[in-house]
Amino acid sequence: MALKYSRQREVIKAFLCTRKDHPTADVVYMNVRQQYPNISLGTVYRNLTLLSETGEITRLRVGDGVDHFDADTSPHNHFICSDCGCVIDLKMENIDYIQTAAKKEFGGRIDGYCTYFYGLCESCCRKLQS
Amino acid sequence: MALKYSRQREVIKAFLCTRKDHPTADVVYMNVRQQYPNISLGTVYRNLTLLSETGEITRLRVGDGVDHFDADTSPHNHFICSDCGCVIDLKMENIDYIQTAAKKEFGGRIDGYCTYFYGLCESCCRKLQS
DNA sequence: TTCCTTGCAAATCGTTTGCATAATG
DNA sequence: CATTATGCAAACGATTTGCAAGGAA
Repeated sequence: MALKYSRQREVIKAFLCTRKDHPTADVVYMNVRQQYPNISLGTVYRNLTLLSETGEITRLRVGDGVDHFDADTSPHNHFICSDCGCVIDLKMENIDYIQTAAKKEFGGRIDGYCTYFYGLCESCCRKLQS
Repeated sequence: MALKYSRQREVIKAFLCTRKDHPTADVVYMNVRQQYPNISLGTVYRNLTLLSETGEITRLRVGDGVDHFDADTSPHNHFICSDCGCVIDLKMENIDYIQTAAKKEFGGRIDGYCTYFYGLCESCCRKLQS
């Protein structure tokens, strides 16, 4: 299963790199179709899966029933707005210590963790006040 | 929308209380059907949703694409085995401090968080060694 | 030429919903 | 009686897959 070049994959990756809002497969599809009118949704899914398997992008399952994709593969945490559903990168101190904490009384092997914070994003907060 | 008694709901809740492995809706359905042969999957879903809305149970979206349900509503963290997919309660110190950490540089409002640890559970670890 | 990738459509999976009927308060 | 809950089946949305044709190595 050696990877072969594909223009579609390149365009998908390139598009994802321009975004920091963790788009869904469908959003990727809608946008990529502007430059590549007859790309199919299946191809988008196949490539997003492929790219996340090779580690070039990250698949985020934030719990809203739709997968989100992130071209920023550096370790960081996410925030999901309970109101508008947006997914935001969280700038915060490193919390890897929680993994050490989890290991203490656990019999198996812990390889990683993922944390999602939720609440109201800045703009939904403002909307609520007015 | 006042809640009315329903035997089905009672049986579903009772079953969930006997389990500590966070079954999916389908597993609940399969089991409850033993005592209640003509209950429908739709009813199971409706009641699981209802129970989680009233806070009697918790719906867990662990990222495997299927919802899991937990009758233990006390705050605790979960571990998901990357191999067998089992969902286990994690006994560990309180890590609520990460929420404080997240708030520091965030402009919106953070109401909560959820953390999933992943790796290999104890029995999958053993399988790997042999 | 080999075999990976595509577009398309159909299939799958988990979950929700509409509807007529049954049960609860 | 008013209203909520049920069983059933159909509908749904997100994602995957089979297949024949196209493109890369």
